[in-house]
Amino acid sequence: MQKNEAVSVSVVKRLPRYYRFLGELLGSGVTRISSRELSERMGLTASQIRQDLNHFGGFGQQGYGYHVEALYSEIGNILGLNHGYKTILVGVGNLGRAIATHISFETKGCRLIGLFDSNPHIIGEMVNDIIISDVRDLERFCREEQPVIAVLCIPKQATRDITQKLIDCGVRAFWNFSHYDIALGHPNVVVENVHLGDSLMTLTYGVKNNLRQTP
Amino acid sequence: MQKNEAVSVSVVKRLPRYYRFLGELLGSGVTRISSRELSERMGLTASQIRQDLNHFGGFGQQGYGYHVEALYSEIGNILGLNHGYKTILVGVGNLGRAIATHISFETKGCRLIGLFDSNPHIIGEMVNDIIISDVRDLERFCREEQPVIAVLCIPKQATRDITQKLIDCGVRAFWNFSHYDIALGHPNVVVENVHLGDSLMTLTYGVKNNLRQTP
DNA sequence: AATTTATTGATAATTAATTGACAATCCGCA
DNA sequence: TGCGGATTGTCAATTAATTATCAATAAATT
Repeated sequence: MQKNEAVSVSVVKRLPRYYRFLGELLGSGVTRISSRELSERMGLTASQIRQDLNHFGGFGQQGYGYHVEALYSEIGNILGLNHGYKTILVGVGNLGRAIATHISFETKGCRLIGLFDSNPHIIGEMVNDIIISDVRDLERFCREEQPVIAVLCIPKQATRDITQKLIDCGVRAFWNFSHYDIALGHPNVVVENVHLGDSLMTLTYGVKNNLRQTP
Repeated sequence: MQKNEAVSVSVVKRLPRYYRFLGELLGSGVTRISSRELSERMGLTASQIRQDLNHFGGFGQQGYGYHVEALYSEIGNILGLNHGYKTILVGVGNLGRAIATHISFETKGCRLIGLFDSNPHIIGEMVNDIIISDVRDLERFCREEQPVIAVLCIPKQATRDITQKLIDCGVRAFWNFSHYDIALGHPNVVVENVHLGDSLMTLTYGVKNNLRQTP
């Protein structure tokens, strides 16, 4: 790491996308790439790519470009994808179930170790090799297993309470799909709010106004 | 609408969040609110809220603030939530099914009118009152029904082809959940890429570096 | 009705993000 | 081994986004 100023959110949000594109290049046998060529593929400027990467270190070489495999692995490390953070998911409804089965937690630095719901009809069921536990066991489980990340796929009304409970048990990060912004009041916690509804409304605005969105 | 300069993406992306908060206020019986109070609830500056809203019109009144119901409805109109754009969903796997059942399309300006998949085991099944059709009927359906928006919950490899097909049939907007960036090459199309994997990696980065993310 | 208070809308100032430019330097080749 | 072409890393310039300020004005109060 080169500079120790805080890296801006805008830069961090682009890292996964770099990682994804580099992964594809790697898969198709490309071993080196210049910032210019990558910029064309990704729809960015070459300058931005070089600027972004140099927040973390000088990974390229003049006259050559970037070694795809090395850069891919560097970005993976920067993102922390090798950590396997213990992760639980609360709320195994339609969406929770889909997240549990569809997302590759392992390749994103997470390890899914527990599923929780309040619905007695599904407690005990297996989803993706993990048994659905009663949400009443949530706190005991957390004190024993000390998960770091919680995925919340629960109704809006339940979110505040569950969040507070989990924080009290030591959970430090939330991937929140509920219609509620986890935010203020919980300063020492990492939150990524995924508001699918907001995303769809943005699309609707785009349709109405004939715009193109940026990724 | 006051100014006719293009409104920036940053502003548009905040509109759904305003809409959500105003909806909650409305639900809890609040009839008026000042930019300052709303800013405190939302974790923004009052200045930003006033600035954002004034891109679309002067909805407030000096010495009073904003009438919650009126502003809620204004933002709904700005977003186009009353249009009921015809929408189809392609790929009724775990995630597609969850989206189809979990998202309230109606309240986001969309009307879900078709589900498509290639898996013969699920074709014919009903999901949320809509029958799953064979993806081979996709083009005929689109020429007949002229959907405007397509939700894509399909594998990466299939995305490019399906997208092109749909564009050829007149689909103008994509809500894309596949691991692929619909973007370049399709300039006259509105795209909202939802990369859940990217979002989780961003969270992992936050955990590793003990950051707080912004919404 | 006049006065005070609150709060907007608009503009200016500031800060942040992106893009451009170029010297430094590394690769590839003769 | 030295030379030419390519491409980085860095810094400066530019553009975009956010925040602060304040006159204008409407509501509330006296």
